[in-house]
Amino acid sequence: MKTTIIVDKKNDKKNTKDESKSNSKTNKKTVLKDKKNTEKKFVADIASLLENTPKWYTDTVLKTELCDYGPVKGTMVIRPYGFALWENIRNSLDKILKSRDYQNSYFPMLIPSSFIEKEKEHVAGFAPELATVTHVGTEPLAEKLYVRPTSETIIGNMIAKWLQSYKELPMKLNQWCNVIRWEKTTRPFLRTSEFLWHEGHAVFPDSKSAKKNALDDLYMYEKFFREYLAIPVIIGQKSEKEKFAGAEITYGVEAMMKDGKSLQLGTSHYLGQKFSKAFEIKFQDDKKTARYAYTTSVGTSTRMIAAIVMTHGDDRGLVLPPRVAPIQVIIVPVAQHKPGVLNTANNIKRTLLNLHYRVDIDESENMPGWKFNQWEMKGVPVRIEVGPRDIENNECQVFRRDLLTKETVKLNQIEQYVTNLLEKIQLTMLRKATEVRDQRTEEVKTFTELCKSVNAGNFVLAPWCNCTACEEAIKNETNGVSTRVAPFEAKVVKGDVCVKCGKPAKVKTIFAKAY
RNA sequence: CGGGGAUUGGCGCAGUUGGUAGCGCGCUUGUUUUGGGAGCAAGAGGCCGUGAGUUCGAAUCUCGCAUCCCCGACCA
Repeated sequence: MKTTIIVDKKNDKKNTKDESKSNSKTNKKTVLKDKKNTEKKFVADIASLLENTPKWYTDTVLKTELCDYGPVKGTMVIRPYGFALWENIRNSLDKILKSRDYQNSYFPMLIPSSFIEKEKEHVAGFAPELATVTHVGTEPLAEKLYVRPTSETIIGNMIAKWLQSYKELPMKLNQWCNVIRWEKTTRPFLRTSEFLWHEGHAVFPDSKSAKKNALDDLYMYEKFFREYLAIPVIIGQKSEKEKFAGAEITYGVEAMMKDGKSLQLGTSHYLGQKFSKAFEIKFQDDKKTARYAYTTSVGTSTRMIAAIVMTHGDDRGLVLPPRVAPIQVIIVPVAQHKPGVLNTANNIKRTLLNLHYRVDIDESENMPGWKFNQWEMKGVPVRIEVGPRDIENNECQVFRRDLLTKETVKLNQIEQYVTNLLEKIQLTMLRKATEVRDQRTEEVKTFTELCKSVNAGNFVLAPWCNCTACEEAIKNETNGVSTRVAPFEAKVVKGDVCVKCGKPAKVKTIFAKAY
């Protein structure tokens, strides 16, 4: 696309000097020819990642059939390939949540408006983006209903009804569901009006154990993103301005996308007694005293898919981490009508299926080269090519998506080779992403340095006075740079002053532009 | 919500001063092919985003609306 525009410009210039109709017609023909040639260079037929990241992103998620637009503004259809990816992510995280004693359950999507309005900060934060049900048929409802933007209120309401004794604590519930937040700017997976997520809600008898749970959930995310999605994240505390509406403390998980922008991948909140007081979540302690409980909540969404796309992707399209890839190994038969080719391909498939890998054979009538490009665009970690020449030598060609390299492997060694390779790819992807993040994270002392570094596409760690005024001033003067998280390990030392106001610094925080 | 751009077979696009639509890719059938996007031959496929208006006549002109993209504002 990009090159087409350039070609057009060239021809426009020519045309202004020589405007005869016949010339413009011949030029149009050459434009078409040029277009065909240049588009072949963009193997996956998508925009260049570095030149135009936003266009690259939407091209990629649409062309790889992860999703499509829904008919209503801001909505998205998750297509089978995208949903298979989501299911793998969800199933892995679900096991981890269960190992942390979260029990799955399901609460209604419709929430009485009075519930949301019970917690002042909560309603103030969410009101502008609530979808509201006011009628059934033509009859107005006595009380309008909100489509859940999150479920603290309705779960709080129900737990208040169930909870009696301290012996029932901690109580930890999780649900996988959809929520609606009517955002003004939307992009597939990154921010959609409706999205899928999990939300964990936990209740504790005291502040200390609730705070510990909020932190443990945060570390759980850090480990999950690192080990399963190969995404190195930065964890820490959110500022007052950025914290969840109704939370005492919000911890966040931030990941660096390929263009240097930050993506909030999940949050864990210590809610203190705000919701327990709003919803009368009380229990009787061992001294027969009724006490308000302390609660936490934690959530992450289909945005994880956006993070995978923009952390690992390249100009050929997706690069999916083996642990969650819908297809881990794609087998491409070459000259598949020749005797023995499909047999060998099927033998390889069976061997790998026995090891419980997700493996498929592309038996379509397309040319091998077309299949190579297709599966590279779709981000399949490993491709095995097998043709008559290989069969003669009892071998096959194994291609790895992350490094774009190909090796010859003996057929009888394929199990071991693929097992090792999938593990290697997972680790290499994490290592590469970590290197990028570390290279592009810079510590600065002054506002000038901060601006320069952020504009170069970096995460910037800077000392800050922790006041909202400075935070907003920085945002206004820098075209949208915001605080992301204050990493726990970044300690303020004596003499550190706020990058904005010069007063003594209270925290060191990551500043970046965010999605 | 403000500014700009877009919407024409599945996809990408062309369509001149208004006269009822074309191209490339893809698709179907046949055939030869198959180691980095195959060739030939014959076909199918369009309420020109949507609703009004102007006109003898609208893909084309005017206005509204919807959706998408970019930049802001807003935003766990």
